[in-house]
Amino acid sequence: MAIDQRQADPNRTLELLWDVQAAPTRGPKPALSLRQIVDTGIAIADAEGVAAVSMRRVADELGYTTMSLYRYVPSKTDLLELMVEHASRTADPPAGLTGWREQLRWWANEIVEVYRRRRWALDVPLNAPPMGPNQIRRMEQALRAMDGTGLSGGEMLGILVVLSGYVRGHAQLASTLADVEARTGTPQAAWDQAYGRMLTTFVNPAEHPTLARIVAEEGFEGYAEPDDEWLGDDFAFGLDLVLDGIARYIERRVSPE
Amino acid sequence: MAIDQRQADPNRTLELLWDVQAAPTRGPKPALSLRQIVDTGIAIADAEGVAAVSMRRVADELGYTTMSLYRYVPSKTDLLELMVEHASRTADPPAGLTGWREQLRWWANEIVEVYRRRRWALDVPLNAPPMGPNQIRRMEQALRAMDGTGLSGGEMLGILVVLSGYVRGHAQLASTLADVEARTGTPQAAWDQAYGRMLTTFVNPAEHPTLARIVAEEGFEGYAEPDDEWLGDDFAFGLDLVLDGIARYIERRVSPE
DNA sequence: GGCAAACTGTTTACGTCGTATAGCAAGTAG
DNA sequence: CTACTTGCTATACGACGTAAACAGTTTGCC
Repeated sequence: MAIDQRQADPNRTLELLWDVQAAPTRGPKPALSLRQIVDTGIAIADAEGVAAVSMRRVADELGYTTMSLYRYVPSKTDLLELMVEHASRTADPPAGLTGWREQLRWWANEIVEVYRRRRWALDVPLNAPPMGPNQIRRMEQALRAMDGTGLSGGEMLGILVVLSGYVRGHAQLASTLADVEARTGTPQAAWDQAYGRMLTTFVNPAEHPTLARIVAEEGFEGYAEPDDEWLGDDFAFGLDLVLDGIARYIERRVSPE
Repeated sequence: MAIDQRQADPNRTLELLWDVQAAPTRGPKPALSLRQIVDTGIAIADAEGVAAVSMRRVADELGYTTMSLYRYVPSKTDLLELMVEHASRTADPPAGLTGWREQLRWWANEIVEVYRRRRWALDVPLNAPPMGPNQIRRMEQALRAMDGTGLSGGEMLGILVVLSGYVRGHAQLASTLADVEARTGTPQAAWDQAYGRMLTTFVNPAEHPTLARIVAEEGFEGYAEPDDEWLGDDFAFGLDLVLDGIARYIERRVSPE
């Protein structure tokens, strides 16, 4: 589970995330900065995926040697965490969104979009509670969307947890399907065919009566949705379900019978 | 992104997942089996986390040398995938569940429970579409729960995607928080304190008006929920929201106005 | 102004990892 | 019986994260 077996220092993590380290008063002037290192890591991940990000690689790209990075970041794990934090900033909500529902829809769509652009972030294990500036910013955006619904702070935080879970879970599934070629080195069509073969060979009416019926009725031959590789329709559908559920909760909460 | 840079073979993956390899007709009798290798990997992961699973380690545990494993499994990536597949079998639904809602609730809870017991599975990247027997079994369970609601196959599959996303996303957040000590080597109390420090130091009414108000009103000093480390209350709350949304969809679908 | 302390970057090294490949032995098809 | 297939071992390689020592740079303090 833990990738880094040494002890992380939560205070150091906070300093790094919020960029509040005291500047040194002695010694040579640093030629690098933490931000440069993180940005370089992000650039490599954007171009080649997170597996291409090694300390050597980042150092090479910056024109320094590997161990110099450790002057700025305690470990690779910390670097990955900082990369995810910096790479996942959400935009400001557009003006004109009316009501909690539109705002939360925008918020969820924005985050899924961030993940779609930076899907490598989904492969970085989450090791510690989300407490970086962009993560807190996101929290605030969602909470602000619900401000005025009459819900308590605890209830709003609960809804935030639900939406966050749904958004991230969906993004992961979407990435798995959309990026299968990059992940496995095999064409997506081959996976689609294999899925179809699985359906015809292994799905049977005895063990899978409902699925077998659906497959037969709807003529599924694979899983791919060529015009919707990031499962946007599924996401929108699911988001509406969740928002409907929230609507119902709010109704019941502010107008109990 | 891709961990294994060679080409995966979807047909081979299917064979391995469904255990339908032709038995060899020549050569020495194998002393090992794929199932033994997978089970050993699972045992190591259960005891020490997935990072402890290396080909060497698995081979050592079995009393063989590392390279012999490659007679049975093409790569470590395949081994991890097989481990996740075998480790995440859901139970049979209990008798007496009435209605789609109770069945889907049970289903969702069962999967979260599987993740709670085998939380290392959340750290294994998903590289290919879910098509193993236990994954298909889960699909069938959810679809069967909705059979008879009047929804189309496509709609039911859509709901399956939503629930899957939510369940997995939530499990990941829960694991992040519950396992912070194991993941970082630092006591959870230290992270809780750091979170509290973050709230007091960096959350401010100018940039985070809603969050700052909530924190002030409700006296949050950290994030931990000591009696609910796996966020079961949040999960149940969110699941109800989603189920409410599904209920509404079903109503509208089978009784449109 | 000089010295000590703190800091930056480099070099070297280590242990661990996944996996390629060659070699030998076991067992079967023809 | 021979050739082929298959199972396992041994050896090796490249890659990785990171520890620790070293040399040079810069500042605080006396």
